[in-house]
Amino acid sequence: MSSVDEQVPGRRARLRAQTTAEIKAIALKLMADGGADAISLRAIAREMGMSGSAIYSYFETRDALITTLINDVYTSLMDQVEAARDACRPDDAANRILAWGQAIREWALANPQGFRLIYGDPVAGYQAPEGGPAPEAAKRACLGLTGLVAATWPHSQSLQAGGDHQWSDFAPTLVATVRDAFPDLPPAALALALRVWGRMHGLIALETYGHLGPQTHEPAKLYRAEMIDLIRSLGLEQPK
Amino acid sequence: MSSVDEQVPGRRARLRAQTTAEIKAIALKLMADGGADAISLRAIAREMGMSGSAIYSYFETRDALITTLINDVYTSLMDQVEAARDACRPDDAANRILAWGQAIREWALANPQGFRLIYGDPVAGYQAPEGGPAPEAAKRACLGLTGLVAATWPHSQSLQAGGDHQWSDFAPTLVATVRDAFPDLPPAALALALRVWGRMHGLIALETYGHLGPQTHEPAKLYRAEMIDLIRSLGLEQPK
DNA sequence: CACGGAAATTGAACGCCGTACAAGAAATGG
DNA sequence: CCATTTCTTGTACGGCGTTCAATTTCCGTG
Repeated sequence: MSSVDEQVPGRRARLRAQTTAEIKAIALKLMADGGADAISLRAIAREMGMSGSAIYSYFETRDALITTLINDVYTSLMDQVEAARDACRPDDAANRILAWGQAIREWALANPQGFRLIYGDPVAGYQAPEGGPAPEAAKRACLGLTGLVAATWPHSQSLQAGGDHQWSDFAPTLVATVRDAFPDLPPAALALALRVWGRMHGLIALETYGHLGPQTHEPAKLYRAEMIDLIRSLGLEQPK
Repeated sequence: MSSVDEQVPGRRARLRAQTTAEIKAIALKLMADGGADAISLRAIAREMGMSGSAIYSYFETRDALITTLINDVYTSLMDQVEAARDACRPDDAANRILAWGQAIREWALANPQGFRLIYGDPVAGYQAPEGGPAPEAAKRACLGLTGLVAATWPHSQSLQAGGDHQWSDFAPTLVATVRDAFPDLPPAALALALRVWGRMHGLIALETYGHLGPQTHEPAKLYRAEMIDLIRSLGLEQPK
């Protein structure tokens, strides 16, 4: 109650960080049941027992909160996906790809609203801030996939019907990162990585948004078949 | 100004249909710039010069209007896609698939908000009515793709790493429609059709929602490469 | 310990929204 | 011409994001 305590990092700042965390936690809870549109500053404040306008000390606007959430959620997704990949031996390219793909789907099924938050329409007229945090996580996803593809290169190149891709086709910062991590990889590999991304995204998005349910009862089987085919199209032996 | 006029179909009903059409037209305009969330019944009424509550004579609720719009837009998309497909000779399976895929992407780029309306989160807590009209259009999409795949069958079967799909894996009505149109097609072909759907959907969804833009400047090239590879994975000669 | 100022919080207000409902206007059919 | 159906309006409620002046709470310092 007195003395100096460990006020080193500032007691006020700590309380502030705690409140910020609570706001985000409640926002995520509201989103989990009710979707991103259910994230209302007033509802959060009500749940926390504070006044509606108090939130504005912590987030300048609702979109700022959404932006932060997107960053957090996207980061947690990537953490999980990378962990799944790293649970496979580094030289087991096929299973690393399969693990990556399955991890995304499992995460999406467990956090459908989170998936929609990241990859869908976050909310009414929401505009992602230029060069903001979300692109950073997306780049991480893209780079991770590039790594998976790089492990199959140039073996997979011959199997692909590639266009004539140039480095200038891609964002400079992404190119820099990729060339730094994989110096000898040609631009076609980056294009292939993006296509792999799209291939994983397609069925998951359809399923998450409820377009697959009315057609099939076995989306898992379908997705697995797609992943197996994807792996084979990269010239790898069948996993498992 | 007088006489009996052609009141055969009911003058009242005609006016009503006209007003309904105007509401939908304005709703689409609001959606085109501002997204689905910009569709507000009050704004529509304002634009039409009528009172806010008047709309409720034409649509019981906002979600009812959205549902109708989804149906209309989805139908127009399918019309366009099927037209693009039918512009190719029936025996030119490769170009029919390519045309189908390109038509979806071009439509999505021309009507991004329409794409989001169909395949994304339509709006705050919107719940698609069970067995409603949207599933019908989705079934049409799925059936169209099945036809494209059927044209490559059983040639494409041997190239696929298929799971062991049963008819019972799919929705009964879809199965009935498919077996009626293609009596000798096995369930694996239907699974392949859904996978093709997902493969087309993936890159388009990423691009439409702005996740591809930060990575590449050439999404068209990327998508085309994916379609070419998809066609080759079905065992067809390269188109064009 | 007291006090001045900064940080955090409040409450009221504005203009949106979807929706409901009773009252009024308009058009129809007998 | 009138009765009935159909359509439209005005008003109201609660919820939303956001702003702003007023207020409370807390901290470092004299």
